Amino acid sequence: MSDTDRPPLVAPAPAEAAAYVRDARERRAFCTLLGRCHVAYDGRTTSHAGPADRLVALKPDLTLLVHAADGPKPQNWLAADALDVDVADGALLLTATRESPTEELCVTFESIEQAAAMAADETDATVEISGTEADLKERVLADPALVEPGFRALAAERDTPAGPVDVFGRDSSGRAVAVELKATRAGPDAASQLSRYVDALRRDLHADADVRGILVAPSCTPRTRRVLARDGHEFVSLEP
Amino acid sequence: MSDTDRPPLVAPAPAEAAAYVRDARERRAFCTLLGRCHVAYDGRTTSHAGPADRLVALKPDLTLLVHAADGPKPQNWLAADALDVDVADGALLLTATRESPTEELCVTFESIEQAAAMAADETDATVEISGTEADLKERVLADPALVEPGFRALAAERDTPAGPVDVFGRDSSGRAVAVELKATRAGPDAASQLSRYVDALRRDLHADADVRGILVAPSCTPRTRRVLARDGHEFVSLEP
DNA sequence: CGTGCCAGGTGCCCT
DNA sequence: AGGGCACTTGGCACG
Repeated sequence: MSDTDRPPLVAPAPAEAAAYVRDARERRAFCTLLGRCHVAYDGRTTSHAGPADRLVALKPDLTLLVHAADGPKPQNWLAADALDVDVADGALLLTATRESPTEELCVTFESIEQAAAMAADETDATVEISGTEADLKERVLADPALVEPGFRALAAERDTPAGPVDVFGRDSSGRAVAVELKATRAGPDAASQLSRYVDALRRDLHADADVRGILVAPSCTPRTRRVLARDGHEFVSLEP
Repeated sequence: MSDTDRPPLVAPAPAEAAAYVRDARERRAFCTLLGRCHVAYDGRTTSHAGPADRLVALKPDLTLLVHAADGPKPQNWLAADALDVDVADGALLLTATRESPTEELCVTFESIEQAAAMAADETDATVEISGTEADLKERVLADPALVEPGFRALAAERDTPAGPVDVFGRDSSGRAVAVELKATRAGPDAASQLSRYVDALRRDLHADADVRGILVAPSCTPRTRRVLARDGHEFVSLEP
């Protein structure tokens, strides 16, 4: 534990917990509160959640998260720009607010089981992600033959009236090819998108331009196959 | 603190932390770990994040969350169906896995500052949300005149070849009206959606059917206004 | 700031 | 499971 850290609390009184949270906020520390609380949010919508055991987390950047026992998403959250910590009616009250848009998240603790905190170091915590659509694009541009033998990639994000085509190129016989990329299993929307691009390119290039459409993704759903077939387009299986 | 709760830990040895996490998991407790860790995810994509101070939360339903100091979203997460807790090379190792799709999230702690836990009660923690699109729809159906005087709502989610229209009705002079609802500030996509519905209804009803389109939302962006005007549709400001 | 689009989107409901 | 769509979507890039 670093010099400035504070030991965790067990079943603190509201005032003690309030001081703990204020201290954590000043030190730009992570702070977690485990206890029974109810929650009110007012902003883009309005919500209320009755008393239950929850995990409330305060991040150094004033993000406040309220987690119930189930599910990966918080029940409520707020990227706040101000936090009030008060004791009212013998309860700890966290009021996080934000302007533009105006939002308020208020957590009222009936009881707190445990509180913990840790000052965050300045280490870069960046996540490196691979296997995204951007990676798939790189892969296709680096080795266009992965799409099909003889394919030449001429442009990425080529603009059309219908929006940018992921990859534009020509096949071994010189026909224009629009490639739509998806990093995960593709749905019908990807096939529709491809059709829009192909149509736009046909108009864009020449009235009678022959443009092929290829959907490149690890896999696609059955209905997507049908849409592709209907529009005369193709599917190529490729992992990012 | 309930009988079964365990006191929080301060700078525990890996083995002690491992026992704490395993115990929390068995009791279906919330568990939070504050410390320095690195993270690896493999599943829909692949990601890696180097050592940094993070907040790791384990929920009773085996959801594992990894939060860095910034932002409301976790850096990594997994709604797991199995969790391995091990000590390897003097480090606590959390390995959460899931099948279908196959995913794995692995958190390795170099050091742990604090650990806390709380068994979750069975209280219903449901959030009541209002101000959603569903609420706006209720409001319009209950009082159609809010859209405009004399408007009659005839159907919600009326099917068209272009998808379901939020509200379908007729105005005071008997003309068909398609209403598209948005609970928040509407963007151009909402106007496009409305146009698709109106076009579909014109074909659906009669070749020469006169169909009006109205976008109902608290507000809309400038470009959205332009799209509406171009297509001859209208905007009505209404809060959910 | 508005617009467009990806995301490990998630969640809900329906077929 | 697939399909469609809302969501306090969040996030980034770009005009």
